[in-house]
Amino acid sequence: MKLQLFLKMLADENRLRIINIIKDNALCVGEIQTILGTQQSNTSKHLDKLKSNQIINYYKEAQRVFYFLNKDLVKNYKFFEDLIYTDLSKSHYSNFDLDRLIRYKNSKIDCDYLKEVNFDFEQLKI
Amino acid sequence: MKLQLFLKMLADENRLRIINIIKDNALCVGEIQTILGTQQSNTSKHLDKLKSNQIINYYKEAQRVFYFLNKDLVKNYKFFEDLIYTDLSKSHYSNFDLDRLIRYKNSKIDCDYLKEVNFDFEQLKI
DNA sequence: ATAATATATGAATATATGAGCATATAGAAA
DNA sequence: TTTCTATATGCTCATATATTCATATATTAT
Repeated sequence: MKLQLFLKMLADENRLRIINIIKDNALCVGEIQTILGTQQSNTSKHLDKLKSNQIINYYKEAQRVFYFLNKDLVKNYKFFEDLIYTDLSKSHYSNFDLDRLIRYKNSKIDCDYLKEVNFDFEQLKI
Repeated sequence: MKLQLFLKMLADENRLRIINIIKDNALCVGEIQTILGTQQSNTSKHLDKLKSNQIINYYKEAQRVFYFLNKDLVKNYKFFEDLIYTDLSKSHYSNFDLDRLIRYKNSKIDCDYLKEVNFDFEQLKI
């Protein structure tokens, strides 16, 4: 992939937010939507772009699709590790999203029960 | 400046090429055009974008405008140094442009005499 | 089989972006 | 002053992009 294209893929708020929350763990599409509060088709399309450009990979479990970061990029692009682990943390949504990710993880709910329990961060006591 | 906007400014081939050749020295607009082989108004507009977002700064000498990289970005964005000094060098135009930059510098021609001598890399013996 | 659910995709729209051309501006030289 | 030169800017076109809505697909559950 060309550096310019890689940067273009990174130069979008929704995609940066996705990368931020899946950089250390795989999440299914529903979890990504729930944590970011973004729309289904919009989320899906950004995931598709990231996937098409091999920035993220995925595996399937039943109808669920779990996405995770392609760690080869960290090896191949020196700047990328600093970007996602240092600079990204200073960006607008980072704390908000990572906080939600942690609270979600602590809730012990997983992708299978996400819709069933009608998960809502506002009602989360944690 | 927002990280997303910074990345967007970097996610363009012409702007990456500009940054690459002015990262260690200031160049006037005419020199940038000559080395990259890009059009006047196009070059000027990309410079304007980079300038408006404080990615580059400038100083004037008579009608000439010299642009140079805003080094504060290297301090403020950890990823940026790796990007411009490591990853960028692997990109398509980098060798071509940096080679031209060196040949231009060796020619001892400067911005003042650039148009006067009708500078042409093809005729350069160096 | 049908119904329900998770995800993907097509179509429509709005907006952004880059490129090229022509022209404007500002400063220098004559 | 007029002329020349370096750079910037306005206009237009073509293309790219993100977003939303509606629908399609695939898998599971009944």
